[in-house]
Amino acid sequence: MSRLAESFYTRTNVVTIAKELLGKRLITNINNKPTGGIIVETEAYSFCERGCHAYQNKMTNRNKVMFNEGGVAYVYLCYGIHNLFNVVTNKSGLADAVLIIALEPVEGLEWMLDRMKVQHAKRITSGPGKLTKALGIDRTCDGVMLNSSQLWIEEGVRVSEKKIDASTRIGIDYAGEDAQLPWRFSIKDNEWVSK
DNA sequence: TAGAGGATTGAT
DNA sequence: TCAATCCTCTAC
Repeated sequence: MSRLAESFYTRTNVVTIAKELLGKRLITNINNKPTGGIIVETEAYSFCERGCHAYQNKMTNRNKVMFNEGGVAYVYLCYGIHNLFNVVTNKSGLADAVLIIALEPVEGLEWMLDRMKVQHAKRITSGPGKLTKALGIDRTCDGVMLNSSQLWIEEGVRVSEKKIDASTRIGIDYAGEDAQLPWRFSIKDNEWVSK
């Protein structure tokens, strides 16, 4: 399976990239535990709207990797508990990113079950905080290239435009009218999509 | 340097 | 509906 080229990430339209990431495979090999799955749900964030950490090009210690050239991971801690995994896109200095919200587990199911301390694979990767835990992603992955040996994205299944659901993003009420943008994308009728 | 709050989750 | 939990950012 071939990994995505850097040119996939450096395009300027983050919404297009968020949709095209559906069906791709996110794989990690952390602590010699290869795990991964098919991306079934994403959200787009752009520096030109208020839902984004880098709104108005505001660079902080936390979000500085978003200003890198597309193709690196942006991982940060949310609510003091959850690591959230983003794919940085666009050119250097243009801070766009795609938040990965849900996966369909494919690789290394036993490792994911072990990390989640559960017996069954039911909904173990259906949420941004859960999938990072299942894949072993934490803030040490912040800024890691998406073609590195511990973390990468490769070609998966093809998802036609007709099978993509678009909806508004959640949890960003503070973003005002930008919270109404239909920038949350998921594969229609996929059981692994978050609720 | 103190204080408020957050791109979530799971239990009640 | 709410607590867990701690890093990040802002204001002083």
